[in-house]
Amino acid sequence: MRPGYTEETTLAPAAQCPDCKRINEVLSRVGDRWSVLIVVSLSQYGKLRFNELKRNLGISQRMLSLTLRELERDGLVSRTYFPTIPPKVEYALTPLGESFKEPVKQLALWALGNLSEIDNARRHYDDAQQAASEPA
Amino acid sequence: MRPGYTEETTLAPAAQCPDCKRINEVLSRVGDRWSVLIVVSLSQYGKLRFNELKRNLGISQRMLSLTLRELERDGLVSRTYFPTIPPKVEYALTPLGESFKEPVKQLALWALGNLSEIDNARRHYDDAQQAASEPA
DNA sequence: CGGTATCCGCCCAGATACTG
DNA sequence: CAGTATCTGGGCGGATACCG
Repeated sequence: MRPGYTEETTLAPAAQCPDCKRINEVLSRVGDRWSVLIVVSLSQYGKLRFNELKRNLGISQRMLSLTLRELERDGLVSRTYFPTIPPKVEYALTPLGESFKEPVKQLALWALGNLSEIDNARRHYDDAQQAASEPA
Repeated sequence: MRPGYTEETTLAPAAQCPDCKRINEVLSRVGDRWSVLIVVSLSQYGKLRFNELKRNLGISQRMLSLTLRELERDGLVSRTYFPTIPPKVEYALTPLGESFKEPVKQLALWALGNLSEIDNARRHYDDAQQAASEPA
């Protein structure tokens, strides 16, 4: 569970079905913007150095550092440090990270295959809203 | 970085690979905490009323309203209003929403199947950190 | 019941500066 | 190169109050 998660205030924990809770748990962890992009990048390139990731993703140093640490902590990404001068660090997917590629790929394929339909639905919705607010 | 690329302080859009950008786009939209839980709930129960969703998910009225509107706008969820007294509104998945169930299910299965491994990795990582900071 | 409007705290994430 | 530390504000999301 990431820091931002609201650990119940006055509301019920998260969901009646325990599965929903756990699904949400893992999605909160690995489903955020940068985690997915990092996994996708690493799955494409195999190994990447810190600044290679930074350049590829257009991510700030801070978020890259934080997200990589979290991914390493969760066992999805491995970190290999070479004490050369200058230093060199390589990030790669662990077997667990590799196993995550497939579900992500499914999601990505769905996304790519349905984005246009989503865009259409959105235009349609916006037009309807527009028409409703401009009855003149 | 391409030669002509201006070293602007604001970051590059999101990613060098256009696919990453779109993947991120759709994940930003439907990958958030509440959207996924709503889709999962609707896929389990078929149709749900506003307050049924609210109770099931432990979501605030505001976020439920906002998220449902966004899902409806994106064509994933249908909204049916019954002008009875008291009013009644039913939410359900559209065909597009139904098609989203499968990728989500894959992700959920991966999550459920690997959560314990993630927890193990995390404990291992935390222990190592603890040992490193307590050399006494 | 099914929302909308408003206020507000708190976290996320970018910018910047500094270190090994 | 590969980070860490600190500041800051913008936005997400909960609480509350109020309408149809």
